[in-house]
Parts: sequence; C-alpha cells; structure tokens
Amino acid sequence: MNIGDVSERSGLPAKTIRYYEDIGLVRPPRRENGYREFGYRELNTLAFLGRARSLGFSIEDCRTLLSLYEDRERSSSEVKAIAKIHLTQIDRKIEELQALSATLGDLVARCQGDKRPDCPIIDDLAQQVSREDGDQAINRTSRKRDKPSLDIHATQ
Amino acid sequence: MNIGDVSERSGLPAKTIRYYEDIGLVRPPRRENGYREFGYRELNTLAFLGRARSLGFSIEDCRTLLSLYEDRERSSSEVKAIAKIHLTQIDRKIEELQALSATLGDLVARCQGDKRPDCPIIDDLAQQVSREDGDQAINRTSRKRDKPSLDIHATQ
DNA sequence: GATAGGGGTTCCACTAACTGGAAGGTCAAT
DNA sequence: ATTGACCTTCCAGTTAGTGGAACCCCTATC
Repeated sequence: MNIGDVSERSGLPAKTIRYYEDIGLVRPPRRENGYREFGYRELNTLAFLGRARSLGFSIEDCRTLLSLYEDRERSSSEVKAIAKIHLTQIDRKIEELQALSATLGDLVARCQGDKRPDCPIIDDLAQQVSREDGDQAINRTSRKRDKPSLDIHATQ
Repeated sequence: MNIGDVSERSGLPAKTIRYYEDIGLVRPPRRENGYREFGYRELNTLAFLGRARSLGFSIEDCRTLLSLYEDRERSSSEVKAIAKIHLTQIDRKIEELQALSATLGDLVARCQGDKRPDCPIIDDLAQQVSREDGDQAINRTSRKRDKPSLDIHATQ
C-alpha cells in the first residue's frame, strides 16, 4: 500500500504518517522508487496510534503503549498504570476548566452587553495595582487566580 | 521601575514581560543604559494581561481586550462577545474531556491491572483493521472516535 | 582600581504535534 | 508528449512562552 491508502484506511493524514515515521513510531520499508511501502502490520500500528491519540495519550505515551502492545509478556498493570495517570490528568484538567467556566460565566452573566461602556468583565481584569512599595502592598492587592496550567496539553 | 520590580508586582516572569514587548503588548520606554523603564501604566497593563491569561484568554484575545480596555467609548457588548465565545470553547472542551474520561475510566475499570497480559485497554486500542478493499470494508470497521481537538489550547 | 554580586540586555534554541507549501520525481492514462 | 494524481524532501509556521549563553551595568566592598 502507498501512503495514500494507509492514510485513508487509518484515518490519519499522510503528513502525520510521515511525521510518525520521522519520530520513529513506524518504519515502513521503501520501494525502489523511494515510495514508502506499507503492509498490514504498519497499518495496524497506525490505527493503534490513531486510537490512542484520540484518547488523548501523548506521543510519548503512545510510544510506550506501542511497545507494551508488542510485548506479549507484559502485565496488564503496566498498561493500566499509564492509563490511570492519563485519566487523572484529564480529570484535573476538567476541574480547572470548570472553575474557569464558573468565573467567566459569572462575569458574562453580570455584563449587560449593551451599547454602554460599563463592563464587569473589563472591570475585573483591570483592577489597579497598588502604587505602594514593599511586600505589604503586594500582599494586600494580590488576588491570586489559579493559572490554568498553560501546558494545557495536560490531557495527556 | 526595572523589569524585576514589575515582574514581582505583576506576578509575570521577566521573560514573559520581554516576550509581551516583543509581540507588542507593552511598549516600555528605555533608559540611557538600555534598561526598560516601566511606569504604573505599563504595570497595570501587565497585570491586566496576567489576569486575562489566567482566565484562559489567548494572546490574541488579550490584544483585543486590551484595546477595548483602553477605549472608553466601546460598548460592553463588544467585550461580552469575546468572553462568550471563549466561554463556549471552554465548555466544549469540558464536554470533550468528560467523554474521554468516561471512555478511559471504563477501560481502566475493566483492566485487572495484574501480572497477566490480558488487558482491555490494549485490546481496545489494537482492534485490527480490515484487510478488505474499498469503502464497505472501511465502513464496516471504522469506529469513529472523536478526535479531541488537538489544538487543545482550545481553552482560549 | 579591581572585583564580586545581582541586576539588566540580546539572541538562539527548544517545547508538542503537527500543518502548509514549495520544488521536484513517478506513474498510469490519454 | 503531456496531463493529473500521487509521491518525495525540506523549510517554515503554529502557541506562549522557557532555558541558556554571552555580555553589559551598577553598587558595594577590599
């Protein structure tokens, strides 16, 4: 099969398949003309990767999962451990986003959304910073809001 | 104020502040020695940015929000529109992650996690791809799982 | 005056997981 | 011979920074 065929059958874009080869997740042999030659083994690997990615596993997780998949001797606990960590991260992310949603939802609800300039959303963002020096000033004005872990790739 | 002072007062790392200058979000003047000179105006801008980012607004959203913040004439509806879109995206992301959590949670629950190799998680990922040609084969085997939008930066 | 430290400056590279596009080779059919 | 669809590689860009190197500046101390 050529890359176009496996792309269609696996559901992964050809670009992605080439990328997966680049990073060593698949190693299709080449034909004389330089084309990649995929067999069912490679197709299954790619489909596996597609499903794992669709469950939000990181590429590095996928790499491990793939080696566990190919190891007929490995214990299910090894797989379960990875999945549990991933699940925990997903759930943590959900909580973070729910907190964000609540705060922002409140702000949006309180904003009239009309032609007038008064806006609780901007007012909330625009709280003035203290002009005083030193720690007290900072402590008095700091209203720590959790930073949503910007490595929001944390679904992984 | 030097960059270290505004960093402490705004809670943003100095590196981030320099980056925000790079992309034109703040424009502190320079001293003779080349140091950036921050005033309370810049400090407030940075604090504004920190809060907006902590609510998950993208840099581009922040840029818009900032210009709306500085426009005393703008209507609250303009601000609300941005916030609503952002809120919708957060809520969509939450739903996606909840679906993932449910699927993965089920798989994890069904996995014994012991020394034996049998593992529902791997089995789920490893479903064989049909060896037949054509659309029917693909339709018969495709079990479309929603791809969690990989631009998972979608909290923005 | 030399030196040490704790600032500051720039610039380059790296992150995750691709995606888009350019320039060009291959193949089957017309 | 020439389309057109496919394949190849390579480079750049995406998000929002972060880490590090090399180097400048300022103040205090010896």
